[in-house]
Amino acid sequence: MLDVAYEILDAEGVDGLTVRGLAAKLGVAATAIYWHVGDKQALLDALVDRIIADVGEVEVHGTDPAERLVTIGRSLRNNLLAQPHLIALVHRQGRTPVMFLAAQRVVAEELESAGLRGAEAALGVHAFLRHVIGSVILERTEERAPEQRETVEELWSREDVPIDPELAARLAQPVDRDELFDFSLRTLVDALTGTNDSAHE
Amino acid sequence: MLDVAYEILDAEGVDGLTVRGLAAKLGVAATAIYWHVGDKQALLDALVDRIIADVGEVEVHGTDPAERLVTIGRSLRNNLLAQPHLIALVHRQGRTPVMFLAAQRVVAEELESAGLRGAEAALGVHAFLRHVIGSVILERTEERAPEQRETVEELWSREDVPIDPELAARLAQPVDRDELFDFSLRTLVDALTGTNDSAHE
DNA sequence: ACCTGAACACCGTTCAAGT
DNA sequence: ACCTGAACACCGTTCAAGT
Repeated sequence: MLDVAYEILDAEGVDGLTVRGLAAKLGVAATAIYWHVGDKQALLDALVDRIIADVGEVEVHGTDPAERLVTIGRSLRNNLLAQPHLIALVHRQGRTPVMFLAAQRVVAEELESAGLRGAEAALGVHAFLRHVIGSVILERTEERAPEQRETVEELWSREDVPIDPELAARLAQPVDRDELFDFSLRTLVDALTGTNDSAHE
Repeated sequence: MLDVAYEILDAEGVDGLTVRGLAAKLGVAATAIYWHVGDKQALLDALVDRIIADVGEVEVHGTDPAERLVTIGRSLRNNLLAQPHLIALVHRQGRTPVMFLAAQRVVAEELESAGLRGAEAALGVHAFLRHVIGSVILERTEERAPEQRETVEELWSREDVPIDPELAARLAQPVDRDELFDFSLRTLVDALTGTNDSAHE
């Protein structure tokens, strides 16, 4: 039954998953759901638990800690982007922070082998995860948003823009999301681990 | 009429704002709404436009670009945190990215006076805003989430934790959100602007 | 031009009643 | 123990009809 709910959610999104629809697909009266799982709230909670277990696994590659952290970030991002409807539900349920937990440990290990300790390391762990997950959630909303291109272009093509024309031109265009994610992840990781090569062009 | 909708939203949250409820508060039939604004979708869009205008204003203080960027980030965060229901709606409507626009210009100026140009500056602008807004959105969900303290503590108090006990202890506790925001913002800004003093303890 | 009432197709949920 | 049907209180939305 949770399987069927999972299917509907993945295919039709959060709003497409209704108690009545689920019951229909199960060939059962709507009220039968209540006997098994309780509330719709309870249903969603059970689903979220399952999703978080699926999405928590991360891959780690590379030799030095900075490189390994970058691959962790990319892996997390890929997991999250792969199932947009699922993470939308997790976020709607206010359980996004729990998605951190699975990855916290592995991030902590890497920051430690980069030499961080105690309070600084703890802040680093949270900063890393918050940046990754926050970025991905924003990416997701960007994808499903009505592209407001006109507004942006208008903003940057006015005469009185006080900045470098090349910068203005670039800001008037859509950003390459992969490139941006890599850039900001790298910047943050380098800063956290103290790696100070600027050789990532 | 938008004023009343705004009030309801701010007081009761996204789910509390219904066409029928709004009509009742206006002393009018529910169907009258449709003549004036159209869909509920249209109603929400109009509300979002208004919210974005309110929240877009940022304050800038400080002398060097890094310091000024930090104050911009804090100011944005305060705006967003001040009206949780409103930003929840903006995010639900998929318009979160539009909240960037107002601040983009001022961030661009600061990065430019920090010496960044062209592609690097553009990436910097996006990285900065994505970090700030993503972080705040996650903070918000954390606040309204069911505190899963047990799970976290259990995770870090197990025997086989391979990391520094002090770090483990800190991760087992809730993080100070103000401190975390400042830390990560500062880290990112310093990295972006090339400021390399580690004198922010 | 502006508003109403009735009506429709949906929700989630409860509860007595059936097997 | 498991499921059904009827019923309730809600939604958003349409449309003919009123002034």
